[in-house]
Amino acid sequence: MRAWRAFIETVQDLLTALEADLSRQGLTVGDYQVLVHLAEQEHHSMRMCDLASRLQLSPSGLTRRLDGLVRTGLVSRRPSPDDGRVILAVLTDDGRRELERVAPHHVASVRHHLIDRVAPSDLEAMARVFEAVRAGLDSPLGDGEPALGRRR
Amino acid sequence: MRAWRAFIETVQDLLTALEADLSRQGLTVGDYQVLVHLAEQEHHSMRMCDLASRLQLSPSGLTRRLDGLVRTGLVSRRPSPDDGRVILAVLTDDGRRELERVAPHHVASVRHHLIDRVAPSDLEAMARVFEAVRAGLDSPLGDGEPALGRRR
DNA sequence: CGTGAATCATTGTGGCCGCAACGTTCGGAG
DNA sequence: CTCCGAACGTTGCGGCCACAATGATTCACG
Repeated sequence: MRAWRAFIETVQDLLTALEADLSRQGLTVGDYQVLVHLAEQEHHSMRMCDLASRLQLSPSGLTRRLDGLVRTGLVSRRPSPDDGRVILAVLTDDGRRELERVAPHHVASVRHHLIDRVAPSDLEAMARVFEAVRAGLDSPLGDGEPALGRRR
Repeated sequence: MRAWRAFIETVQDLLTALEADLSRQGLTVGDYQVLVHLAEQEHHSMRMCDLASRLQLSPSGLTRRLDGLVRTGLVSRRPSPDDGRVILAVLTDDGRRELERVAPHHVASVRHHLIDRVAPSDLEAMARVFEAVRAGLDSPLGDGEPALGRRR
């Protein structure tokens, strides 16, 4: 119970703080994540649909996020030679440089707000917690309404 | 590092899952939180500004969120007798009943997705982590480069 | 008292995102 | 080869929210 309260009351503030630190560098967290995922790819490019599912974003959401990045020249669109339906999002040289410039600030921000504040053993526990949660996230709580109870 | 990856990749899915479970009961998480905070108050009412800061919501955001709850009759607005500037958000009887109906489902959802999946000792660690993070969230990482965010 | 600063709620505006609909392209069955 | 269904990206629409401006009310201080 204590864990839940602390979690739910803090998560939003934490993410907001990270967003604020990153926007001071001129990027939103969403844009940053696009750059990170593209940079991790072999040819610095990804199919839109793959990128959308990685970012847990709807197709339309990704289209508009890319609109912004294309406008600022950090990413470009390129039709796939293999499949006429597919558009590849490609990290430009400017985009790679921008990511290399901003990344250190972001990791410093994460360290500052989260990692430096907790004991290594607690971080270990945190990793276990969220790995376990992620592993179980596909079971949607049978809405068949057995409901209540579970007071144990 | 493992902790950070697991956290950032899972948090969004976890919140989405909770949202989905609750919306199956006909409420958004936002609306639910309003009901919870009002029910915890002495006279089932709160000043708008206090409620907004508790919910970490802008004044305008709260105004519109209450619009919806007032429309469905779960909350009502009442001018404060003590201070003509203030509007009190008051939980109606319907709102109290609705909260009592939905709350068990929500706590079951939290248990299902989070609490039941982790060891008690890890939950303890998680409480420590987020309490520490919250305590330190006011120091905004004062590295060089003042302001100058990106324009819109 | 009376006046200006502060507090409070609301509204207009714009950003970000999901859903549904659409046009295009690919792949497989007949 | 043809045709139908599936996959893909985009666009119209609406919801939710933050920021700035507005109008009303209260408070502090001369």
